[in-house]
Amino acid sequence: MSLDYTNSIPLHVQLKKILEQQIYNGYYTEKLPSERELMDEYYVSRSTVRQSIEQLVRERVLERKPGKGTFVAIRTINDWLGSLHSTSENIEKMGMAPGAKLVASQEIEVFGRLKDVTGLDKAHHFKRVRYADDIPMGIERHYYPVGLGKKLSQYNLDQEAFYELLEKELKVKTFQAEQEIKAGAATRNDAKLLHILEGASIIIAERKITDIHGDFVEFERAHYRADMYSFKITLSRNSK
Amino acid sequence: MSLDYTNSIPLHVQLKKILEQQIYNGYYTEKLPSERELMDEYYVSRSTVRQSIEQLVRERVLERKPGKGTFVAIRTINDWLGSLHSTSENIEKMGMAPGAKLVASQEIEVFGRLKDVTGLDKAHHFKRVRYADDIPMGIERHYYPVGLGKKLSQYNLDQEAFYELLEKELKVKTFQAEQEIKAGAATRNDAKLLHILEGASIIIAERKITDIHGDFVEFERAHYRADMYSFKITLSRNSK
DNA sequence: CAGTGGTCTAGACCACTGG
DNA sequence: CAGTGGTCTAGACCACTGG
Repeated sequence: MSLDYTNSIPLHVQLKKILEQQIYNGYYTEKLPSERELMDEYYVSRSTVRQSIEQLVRERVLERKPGKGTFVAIRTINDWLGSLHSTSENIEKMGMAPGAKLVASQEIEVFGRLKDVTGLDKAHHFKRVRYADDIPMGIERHYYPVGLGKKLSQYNLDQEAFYELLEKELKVKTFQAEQEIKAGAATRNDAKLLHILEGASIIIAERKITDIHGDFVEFERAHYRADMYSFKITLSRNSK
Repeated sequence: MSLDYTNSIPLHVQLKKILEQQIYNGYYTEKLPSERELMDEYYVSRSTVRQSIEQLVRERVLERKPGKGTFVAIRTINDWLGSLHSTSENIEKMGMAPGAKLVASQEIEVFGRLKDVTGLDKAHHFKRVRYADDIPMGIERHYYPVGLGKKLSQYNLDQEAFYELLEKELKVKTFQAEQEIKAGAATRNDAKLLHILEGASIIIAERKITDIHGDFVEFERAHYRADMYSFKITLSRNSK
């Protein structure tokens, strides 16, 4: 691919798109050519190359390491969830020790709202109870496409590492998450697992994650004890 | 102020800090000198000036208008709350018409947790019921320092414009917001205002806003009917 | 030591703005 | 028309990396 010098689209924008494509297509997976090599490859000046790369650094697609080179950025889900904290982090902030226990892992038929949201007929379902200092404070249900679920089920899931597994072990490139937070009342089953009364207030979080192609990766539905759990979000004017 | 050429801190970083200070000190309130004027003023090249300005544009402190100049950015709170939607927006997304009604506006003594969070002894308290298609779906309580509250109380508050008032009319420069979302049960008073049963599930949102100096601006506590309201957050890898 | 990204200069041409 | 930010070039020196 080369640049179109007659086009009114600035060269650095064209080059940025080419590099972005090559990264998402997997052509560059780690180190990029140096700025001087890219100058020769695309017949542009170093500042134009730098403009393209700067944009991608700002979007956290690339990372620059002075003296070493320019690299594809490694980012975890929790990292770009950014202002929203993970379950483990929330529990740790309360001064308690986070824990998890897998109570179900099976293939299921999907119907109703879950089918609408995921677009799946079958899914692999994981159900985990989350603990804070050994007190049960939430139930997290994860739904994955069958193939992905099968792979995940080979790991030890009595830990807090779902997202890390997806990113690091299974190389799923996640892209976007939509999260909804609402309140509700505990079902009989919730009540039993969480040691609370049926009908007690719970806080419900639903999250849908799609990969860079917009394909479904995960749907999660979590029920937390309202007296033990809340979501904290910090929003700041400096996006830095 | 001028730049220190012997200092190891890059010139564009020094210049960025100077400009940032002048903006926050109110020296520049609207239009900045042109890039060519800044070159002459600080004895640097145009690319160095542009590097400084680019950084401030990225942090949303400045805005560039091609052909016109560089300006101090005007930003509303809802704007930088970004991924979190406002009450009105949430109601509109449900396909309903948002409304509000002021039911209390008074100076109060502050104690307990509210005193801890705000650091105030006295506060001005506003209480509004929020509607969706004339159905009451939430109670929002706002607490301000007495002086600010007095100013706000002179406006017509039977509308959705609290943040806009703060920013546009009262020139409060907000900076950071911390938000907590949890669940609870309706008190008798909640139940009466929201037309629900005492003890029914509600979702509770608390938000503390501070200005650019870290000084307290507002504390808000809102109770929403769990069957009618939820928080939606979209998180994306591209921060753009 | 060669190679890397970071910084900085001087200069040029462009499209757009608004009197 | 002069003035603005946007784009682009060519070239230079720097500190840091790692063989």
